[in-house]
Amino acid sequence: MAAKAEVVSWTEYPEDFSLLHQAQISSKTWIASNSLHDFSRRDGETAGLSLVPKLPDPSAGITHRNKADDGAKTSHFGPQRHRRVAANARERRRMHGLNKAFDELRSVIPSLENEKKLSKYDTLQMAQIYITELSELLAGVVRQDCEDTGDKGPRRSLLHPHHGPDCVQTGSAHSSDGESSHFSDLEESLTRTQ
DNA sequence: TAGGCCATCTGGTCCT
DNA sequence: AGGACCAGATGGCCTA
Repeated sequence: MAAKAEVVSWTEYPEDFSLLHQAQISSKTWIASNSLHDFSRRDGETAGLSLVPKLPDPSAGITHRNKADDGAKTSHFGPQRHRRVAANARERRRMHGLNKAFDELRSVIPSLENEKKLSKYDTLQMAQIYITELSELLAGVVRQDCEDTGDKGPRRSLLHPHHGPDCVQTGSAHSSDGESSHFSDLEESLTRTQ
């Protein structure tokens, strides 16, 4: 199951527990209010990670409401609302897992000094370029090794495990003398995206 | 100030 | 039935 990669303890996301707990113990004030909007991530950050949902302030006028608030107000009550809140927490956890994966991917992609964080789209693009460059580089090394040893025996390819042996494979059209330009191309691509 | 990027909520759909 | 996944909507933050 994919969920295995996203297993996160409750202690890592205490807000999940707070939400559910709050929904259970004070569903009237929690569910019937528009506090979901108040309990946004940024509120948590700016308020010093105070993860206790704000109580509705009757004196405060409604300056803006989003669709989610409207939905929360009109679509679900009681147990339904409880399930929605739990689903929101799971979705938040899932997205955090996804973002963590993006961070790990960024950490293995070469980047320029003083470069700002790659966007998600750019991260995927750079990863694709980087993998291609590494594959072609490795293909060149393998070919060179085969030429040096004269080895033509069958060997399982590290680059393409389901393909034939490396040494009889023609591989990509790139020659090893172009390898140094691969990474400059990557760097150029990185620059272009900024 | 507009545009890009992001986090979050939400409802629908698929899967176990 | 419940969880995972997805896409749309919304609003906040940041930068040119």
